[in-house]
Amino acid sequence: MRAPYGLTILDNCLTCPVRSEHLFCNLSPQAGQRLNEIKSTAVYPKGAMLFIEGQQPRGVFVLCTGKVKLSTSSREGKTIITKISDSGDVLGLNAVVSNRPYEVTAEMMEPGQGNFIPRDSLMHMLKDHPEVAVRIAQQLSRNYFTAYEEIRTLGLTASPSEKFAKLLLSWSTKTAQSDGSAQVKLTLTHEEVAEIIGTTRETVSRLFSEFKKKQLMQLKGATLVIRSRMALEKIVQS
Amino acid sequence: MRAPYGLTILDNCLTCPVRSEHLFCNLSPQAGQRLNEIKSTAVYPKGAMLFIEGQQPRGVFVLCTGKVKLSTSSREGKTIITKISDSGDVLGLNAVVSNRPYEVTAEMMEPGQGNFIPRDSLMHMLKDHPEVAVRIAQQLSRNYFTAYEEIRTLGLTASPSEKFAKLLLSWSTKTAQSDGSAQVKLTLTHEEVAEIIGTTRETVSRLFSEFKKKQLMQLKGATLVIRSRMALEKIVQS
DNA sequence: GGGCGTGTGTGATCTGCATCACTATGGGAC
DNA sequence: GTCCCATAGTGATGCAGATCACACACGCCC
Repeated sequence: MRAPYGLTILDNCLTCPVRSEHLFCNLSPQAGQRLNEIKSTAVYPKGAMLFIEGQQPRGVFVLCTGKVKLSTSSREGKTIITKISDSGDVLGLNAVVSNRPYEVTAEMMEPGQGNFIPRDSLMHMLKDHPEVAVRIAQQLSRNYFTAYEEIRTLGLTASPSEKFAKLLLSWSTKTAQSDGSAQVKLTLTHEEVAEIIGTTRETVSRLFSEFKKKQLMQLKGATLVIRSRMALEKIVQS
Repeated sequence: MRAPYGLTILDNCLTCPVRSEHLFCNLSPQAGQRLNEIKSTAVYPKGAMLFIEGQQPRGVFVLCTGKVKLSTSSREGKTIITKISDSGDVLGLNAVVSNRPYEVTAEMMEPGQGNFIPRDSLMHMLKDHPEVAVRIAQQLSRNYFTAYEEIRTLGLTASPSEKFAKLLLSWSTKTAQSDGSAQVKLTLTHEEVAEIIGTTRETVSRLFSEFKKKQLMQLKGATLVIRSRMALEKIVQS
């Protein structure tokens, strides 16, 4: 099999290494088999748009490898990034289930592989396999919680520095050490960070300086080193 | 049957006048019957809390009559109102399906009746009746869209006046006349409006004056009269 | 009637952040 | 190497809206 962009291709969902607690994992053998039949796999370059806000839903994308930026924009061109998805995430599920236009734009931030499941096939499968319907309901309610977190952050968190601290904390949960330190590979530009926390590029730049001066973090090349998550938590306190 | 708070009691979901396109309506006869068996009805006074943010989910509430304020607060006491629900709405569904704590507080704004469905009963029913699982998934994805609207408003809409105009538009959709005018009964305090659009009481007060001066609306007692929805839409433009 | 509590109107001030306008840096193409 | 473009740092300015501080209006209870 061709492997464009230097990627290794995963061609069978039943043996996929990303399999774990995700939406379509650990289904009954029949459902798993059915899923494997209706999905088609593809590799996308950096910058590829899986779908665009406002389009009619064609189907869902299960991300196997790579990172995807989910964003929404106003008519005047202001953009907010609502989520950075990575492997295992299911994209476009809400639009597909409710048959409303995609509510966000999904753009590959690096080359990666995705499985596409057409809307019709999914909805049919859903009728034949009640277990999948329950799974999807659970996935949707998880999505809803994430959205609510976002609402709380946008509506209740006052200052950019609080939101920035919150972001650093969320980045560092996976790599956190027992002493509260953490290291994260920084792959976003200041502009993108600004679109996540809802501020301007300049303010993010100043936040980086400020947090470095306050010893909350330091930068070693592209690696963000966080001294103490506790200190960040004190800034957040919401 | 006793009718506290001067309310008429609805005691049978199968003959309920609110029945329409809502979540638990137009189910198969068996599912409808089952639903009617597991639900219990209750009447709540103004100010009653159906559930509180952070509590473990006990079950869902189907609102028959009355209005419910859904809100979330930060530790420092800042509150935002995320939705005002009325009859037919299903409350607490997300928490129940994902078995996570309620993400909002639900408070009766006026006396009203609600049906309660315990979590266990609902989850069992969901396994026996796949149609209900699909319905719930669709309801959840609708909720998700509403949440996303909120995110867009909070994240992309800059000024309080835009958000206020947006709010007036949403209030007046149901009563809108063909000439673009509308009348709405105003039941919220300035403080509550402030908690919806994420600003302060004083700013809301000034917005009322400003919009009245600009002939965008006027106040006749507790009735809000909107001259032209078009004019409001020009303010929003996002 | 007086007193109290909740809601409202509106001025005066203060400040955090957007905005504008630069310069600086750094990596890739050639 | 040089050029260029995307990204990043930082000062100066302005302003919208939060905050503070009142005064007033209304309903309700005794």
